[in-house]
Amino acid sequence: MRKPPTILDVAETSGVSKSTVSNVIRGAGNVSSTTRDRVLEAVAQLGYRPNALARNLVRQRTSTLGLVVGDLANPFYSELAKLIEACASEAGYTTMICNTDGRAEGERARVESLLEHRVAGILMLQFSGDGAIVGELLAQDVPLVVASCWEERSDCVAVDDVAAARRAVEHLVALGHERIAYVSSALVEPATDRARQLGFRQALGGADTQPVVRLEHPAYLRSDTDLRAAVERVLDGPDPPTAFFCSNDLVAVDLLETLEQAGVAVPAAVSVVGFDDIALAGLARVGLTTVAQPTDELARRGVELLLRRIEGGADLPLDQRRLEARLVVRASTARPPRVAGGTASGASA
Amino acid sequence: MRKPPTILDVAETSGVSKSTVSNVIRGAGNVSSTTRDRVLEAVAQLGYRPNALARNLVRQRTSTLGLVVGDLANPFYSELAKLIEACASEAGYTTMICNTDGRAEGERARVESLLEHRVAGILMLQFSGDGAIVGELLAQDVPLVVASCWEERSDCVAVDDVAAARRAVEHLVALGHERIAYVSSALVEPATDRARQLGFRQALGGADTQPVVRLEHPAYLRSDTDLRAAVERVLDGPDPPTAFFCSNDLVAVDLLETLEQAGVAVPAAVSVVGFDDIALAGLARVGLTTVAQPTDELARRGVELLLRRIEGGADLPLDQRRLEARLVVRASTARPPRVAGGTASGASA
DNA sequence: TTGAAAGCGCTAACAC
DNA sequence: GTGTTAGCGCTTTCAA
Repeated sequence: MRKPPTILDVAETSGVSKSTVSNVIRGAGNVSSTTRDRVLEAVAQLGYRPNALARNLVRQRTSTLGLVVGDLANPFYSELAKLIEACASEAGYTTMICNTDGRAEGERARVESLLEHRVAGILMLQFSGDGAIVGELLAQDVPLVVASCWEERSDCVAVDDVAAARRAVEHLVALGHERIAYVSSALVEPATDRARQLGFRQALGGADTQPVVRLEHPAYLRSDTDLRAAVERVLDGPDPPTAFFCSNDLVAVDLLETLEQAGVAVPAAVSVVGFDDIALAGLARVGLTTVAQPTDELARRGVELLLRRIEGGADLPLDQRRLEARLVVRASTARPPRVAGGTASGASA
Repeated sequence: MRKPPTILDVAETSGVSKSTVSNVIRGAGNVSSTTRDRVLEAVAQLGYRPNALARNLVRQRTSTLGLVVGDLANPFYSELAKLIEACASEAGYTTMICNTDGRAEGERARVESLLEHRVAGILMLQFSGDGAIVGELLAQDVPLVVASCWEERSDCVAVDDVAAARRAVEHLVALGHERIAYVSSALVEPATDRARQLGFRQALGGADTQPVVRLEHPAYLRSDTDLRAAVERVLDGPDPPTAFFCSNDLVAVDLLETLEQAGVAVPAAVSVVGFDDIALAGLARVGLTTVAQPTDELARRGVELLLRRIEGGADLPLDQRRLEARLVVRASTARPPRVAGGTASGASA
C-alpha cells in the first residue's frame, strides 16, 4: 500500500507553497483563480485526500461525534442511530457509533476510546447502571447530551416517560382493567424504567399492590422461559392481572409470544401495552398497543443540542427538552374478560 | 473546556522525559519499575489520556475500521453491525459505522470521510448501484472486505445465495407449488438479488415464465400500496402463483401484511418464503419460513478477513468464503390450495 | 496574493 | 534505562 500524497506533494506538483494549497483546500479566500485552478488540478491528478488526523491534531478539535448505544439490535435504537448519523452528517460531522451491550465495562472502554479520539462531543442513548459515566464526562467538560432518556445532570431530550406511561395505563383503566401488572426489563435503562413505572402507578391511583414482573435476562423476540415462569406465577396467583404494561416494545412482544404459548389469548384474556412503537409493533399480526416516541425529533434535537454545547462550551446553561409521546391503540388491548361491577368510565371498544 | 494534559505534562510531573512516558504508556520494555510507577502516578493524577490523533498521525496507521451499512434500520444489518463492532473491539479496533441509505452519493461521501480519517480498512455490508466503489477502493489499495454479499473483486464472506435460494424454492416445489413468484426489492443489493433470483429459477428447472415482482420503493414493515397493486396484478392474472419467494425478510413480512389485508390467507391460499431470518421472522405471530444467514460467522469472518488484509497488504491473494445458510421452515408455507394432478414429489407436511 | 516557519501531541530511532 | 531528536501532515500567524 503506497503512501498517499500529502499537501506537500500537491504543492510541488502545482509549483506553489503548501500554505497556498492549504488555503485552496479549506476554501480560505486570498487565492487567485489561476493558482486555485492549478492546485485543484494537481489535487485531482494526484488523488490527494486531506489527512483528517493531521488536520484535527493541529486544529485541536475534530468534527467527529461519538454515539453510545446500549443495544443496536433493538430496532428502536438502531433506527435512532440511523437518524442521528444522518443529522450529524448533514451538519458536517462524522459519527462513531459504539455499542456497549449495556455492560458498564464495555461502556467505559468505548467512551474512553471516543475520548482518546478527541470526539467533539458525545451523544448517549442509554447508559449502564446508575449512569456514573455521565458525571465523569461532565466533570471533564466533555460536551454531552443524553437522548431518549432523561438525565438531570446534562443536556437531554426525551419524552415524558411518566406522563406517557400514565396515559397508556389510563387507556387500560378506561377499558375496565383494574389489576394490571408492570413488566420491567434489564433491557431498559433503570431511571427510564422507574419513570415508566411511576406513571403506571399514578394511573392506578398510586396503588402499590399491583404486581411487578422484573426480567433480568430478557430474551429477544422469542418466548422466554424466565418470562414464562414469571408470567405464570402472576397469572396463577390470587387476583391475577387482566393486563400487562411493559417497559418497552421488545419485552411486550416477548410477552405476546409467551402468553400465546401459555394458551392465554391476547387481548381476549389479557391486554398488553408496550413502549417505543418500533416498526414491528405496527404489523397487523402483532398489533401492539404502545406509546410512540418521536424518533425523528429525538434525533434532530439531540444533535442540535450537542452541536450547541460543542460550540458554546460548558458554561452554557443546561437545555433539557421534553417531547410528547403518542399512544397508539392497536389490537393488543381490549376490555377485560369480565368487567367487575358496572361499567368502566368512558370505555371504548 | 480546558485543554487536556499532554505527554509533556506527564513528563514534567513525573520528572522524566516524554519518551520515557511514551515507553510506559505503550508498554514498551526498557523502563524500571520505579520510574514506571512514578509515571503511572502522574498519569492518574493528571487524568492524562493519550491523543489518538497524534499517535495515529505519527504511526502512519490507525486502529479504526470503517463499516459501511446501507440501512441500519434493517434488523439484519443492525445486528450484523453490532456483532462486527464487538469483534473489532475485541481485536483492539474502533469502528466507525456509516449509513448510506443505499444512495450512491451518501455512500461516496461516507467512504471519503472514512478515508480522510485514514481508517485501517473498510468493511462493506452493502453497496449502491453496480458497486463501482469497490473497484475504486481496491485501485487505491484500501484494505476492503465485503461481508454478507458476494463480491468477486475483493475479499468477501457471504452465504451461497444461489444455493440457499434454490433450496428455499425447492421446499416450495416439494410442497406441490408449481407457480411461484419472485419478489425483488430495491432494498436488496442488486447482485445479491440476482443471485437469489437465479437460485429461484434453478429450483424451477430454469423456467423463465415465473412472475417477478419488482419493488422500487419498498415500504418498511407496513403494508404498501405499490406492493399491494403489484401483488393483486399477479394474483388476478391468468395462472396466479400459489407461492412467493422474497429477496429478503423485510419484503416478505411486508408481503404477509399486504396479502392479509387483501384477504389472501397465508399459508392456506398462498405460501411465503423470506431470506435472512431476522429475529422478527421467528415470532409465532409471524412465523416466516426463511433462509437463515449465519450472522455470527459473517461478522467474525468479516473482521478476520479485514485484519488479515490490513496486515498482509494488497499483495495477499483474495480470500473469499462461502458460508452455508439454513432453511428454517415455519408457518408461512404449506401445500398449495389444490395440488394440480397427482402427488408432489416427497412433499412433507 | 503567496511563502516561511512554528508548532499540534506523539512515536521511534538513536545516543548517552 | 533514559533522554534527545526528528519528524507525521496539516493549519495558521506573520512577513514579504
